[in-house]
Formats: sequence, structure tokens, C-alpha cells
Amino acid sequence: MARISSADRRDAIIHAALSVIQREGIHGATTRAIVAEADMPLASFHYAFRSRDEMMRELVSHIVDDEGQAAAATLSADLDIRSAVRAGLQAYFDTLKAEPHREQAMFELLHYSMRMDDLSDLPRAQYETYRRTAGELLRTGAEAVGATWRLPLDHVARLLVTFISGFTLAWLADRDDVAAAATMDFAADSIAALAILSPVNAKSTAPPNRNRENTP
Amino acid sequence: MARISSADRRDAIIHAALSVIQREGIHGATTRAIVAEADMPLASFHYAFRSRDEMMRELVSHIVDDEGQAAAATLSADLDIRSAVRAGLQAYFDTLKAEPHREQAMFELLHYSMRMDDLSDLPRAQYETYRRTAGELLRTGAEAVGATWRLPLDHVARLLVTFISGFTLAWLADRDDVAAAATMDFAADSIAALAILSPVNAKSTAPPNRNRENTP
DNA sequence: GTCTATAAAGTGATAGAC
DNA sequence: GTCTATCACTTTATAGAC
Repeated sequence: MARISSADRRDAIIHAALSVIQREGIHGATTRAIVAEADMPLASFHYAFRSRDEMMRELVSHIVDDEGQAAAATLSADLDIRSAVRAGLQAYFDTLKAEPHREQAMFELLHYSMRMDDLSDLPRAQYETYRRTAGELLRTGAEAVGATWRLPLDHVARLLVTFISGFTLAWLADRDDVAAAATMDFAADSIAALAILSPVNAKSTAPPNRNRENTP
Repeated sequence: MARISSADRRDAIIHAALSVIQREGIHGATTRAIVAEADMPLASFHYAFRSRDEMMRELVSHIVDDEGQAAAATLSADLDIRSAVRAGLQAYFDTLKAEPHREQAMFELLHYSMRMDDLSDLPRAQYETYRRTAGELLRTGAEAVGATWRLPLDHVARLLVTFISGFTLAWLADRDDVAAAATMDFAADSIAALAILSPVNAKSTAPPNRNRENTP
């Protein structure tokens, strides 16, 4: 996997490609735009990569590999499980609001990969990574308050990822912060309802905060 | 809005464009591919539309307008609210499985619109349409069993749409039918938990089916 | 009005000078 | 090895024949 010398050049191109996609969308990620972003001559592109498709494959693989960095958000251990999940969602949402183009790029690359024959296995891997990251977070969070999950961890992680991708898409479409917050409240309640307290420290968990809102 | 005579030609082009996008992805929707699909000479395209962008705008507007046809799924009135929601999700999932490229095209067009300056208001409208359709379904379903919603209807509709887009994306990525079914179960449980029974016919609602699965 | 033929610009990829 | 200059092709869009 490690390339001889031009590995850093490949990295630079991949990084530039991601920047271009974030800024202009995947349809704007031409070889010319990418090398301009990386401040390289056009020929350097095909010196580092055999083809544009090869670069795109490596870009997506790269993303699949070290995605989850952003999810390394801290889960305050002194909170109940509902609050911990809600705080984790808020931390994600803050990064989404700060860099919406980043998540837009992820979606675009996901759908692009689905269409490419030789990339069609990568969306599955990308989603596995999402679930694994979410699972780690849920496991850590539950351990911190001495709770266990009513369902298999991977199952709960899948539900969390479903919530996250769902409200991310909605927020990207309508930019409604209030609605996003309400959805995160609901998600935290629903996920937290899947936790079981160990008898030892049942004190540390508050009742689910469901239905705070009222009908008009 | 009604064009003099070539309105049907515009319709034919838009229909052909959607077919091409479903089959080959949005990046394959060139004017040449579209007129080939519509079995027209190339020049007919610019006879009907000023530019490709104008056609794309009309395509997205058209989709926003009469989306929701697929959601006209029947809600059996003799079911409890949880089963009704679950059945509605299943009906949607069946159409998704039958024509995954259709939903892929919707996603691709959504993200494409977000990137285009003069189309960036359409994703919001598209999501509003989704919510309105989901809301109609939820209202009808609740009335059928004599229930009301604990939260504003639009709020519940938003949660339902969040679930649907979330698990659609996941299924498109990993094609895991079993996991999708589990997610739909959870979604139906969570949504149904937001319903309140009118005292009159409390008999017709079964208890939420949550946590049928067990931890291994 | 309709369509063939072509223009003008952009694309991925390379040859060949240095 | 590096990059300028260019190729071969595709794209959107239009002019001009019928």
C-alpha cells in the first residue's frame, strides 16, 4: 500500500480533490481543478495516478479508512445515558453546522461510488465504519454510567447512524436548526430507551426525557 | 407556466432525463444521452429548453411537485397505529427494493440542487413535500384508529421522514434487508409511542411491540 | 419548424522538450 | 523526473440547409 516516493504527492492530490469537492461539488472535481488546488502542473496528476478513476477510488478508500475522527467527541462520563447521547449528537451537529460542505461531499462521494462498478463495494464499508464508530461511542457511554443495551450493540449503532444520516440530510435541505434540535431530542430519547441500568448504579440515570413538548 | 405547443416535447425530454439519471446516474445525464433516450435529434433539446440547466431546474421542480404519489399507499384502517405505520414503511420499502435506482436518482438530484445557486431553494421545498405527504399519512392513520399525536403533526412527520431517509441511505449502501426490517420495527415503535388514544376506542390499539428482539 | 452539420469550450490523458 | 504543449474526444449550444 505504501508507494515508493511520490506517496506524498498522491496525498497532496487526494487532499486537494477533497477540498475541490467540498467547495464545488463532485461534478466540479476535474483533473484541472484538482491540480490547480494543489498548485501543480496538470501532468503531475497522471504521474501520480494512472487515471482519474484510480484517484477517486483511493480518495474514497482513504475516507472510509480514517472516517470517525470527528466522532471522537468526548462523552462526559458524569451524565446519564440520554444526556450523553444527546451531547454526542450535539457535538456532531456543531461540526456539521461549521462545515456543511464536508458532509455534502461525503454524500456526493457515497452516491458517486454507488454508481461506479469498481467502487460499489465501498459504500458498504463506509457504512460499516460509521456503525463501528457509533458503536464504540455507545459502548463507552453505556459503560460510563454502568448501563447495558437491550439490543446488540451493532443494532443500536445502526439506529443511531440512521438518525444521524436522516437529520443531516434534512438539515442540509432546510437548514432548520430548531427542527434539528427537536429531532436530536427525540433520537436521544429513543436510543436511551434501549439502555438497561445495571442495578449497581441505577441512581446515575435519569428517566427518559420523552415528550417534553406539548400539542398546541 | 403552460407552454404553447411544445409542452409535450418538454415533458418527453424531462421524462427521458429522469430515466437516464435513474439508469446511469446524474453524471451520465448529458444532452446527447437524454435525446437518445427520447429518440430525438440533438437540436430538439435546445428547441425545447434554453439550456441544460433550465431543463434540470424544470426536472427538479416537476419532481418536487408530484412527489408523494408513491406514498399513496393504503393504510389498512383496522390495524393499530403501530402496525399501520409499520405497514406504511414496508410498502415504501417494497417500492425501494423494486426500484432502488429511483431513490438513488432522487438523492443525486437533491445534492445536485444543493450545489446549484439557482436551484438551492428546491431541496427545502422537496423536503416540505415529503413532510406534508408523511403528515397526511399519519393524520389519516391516527384518525382511522381514533388516536391523536402527542406532538404537532408536522413534527411527527419530520421524524418519520428522518427515519425513512436514514434507512433508505443505509439500505442503498449495504442492501441488508434484515437490518432494514429491524430499523423499520424500531421506527414504527418509536413513532407509535407518540400517539395518544382517544378513550372512545382504546380497544383498537395494541401495546407497542418494542424490544421483541433479545440480546444474545 | 425540423434536423444535419459544425462551432466553441472543456475533458482526461500523453508526447516530447528540457 | 518535471512540465509545456498538444492530442483525441466529449460536452453544450447554434448556424444554416431543407
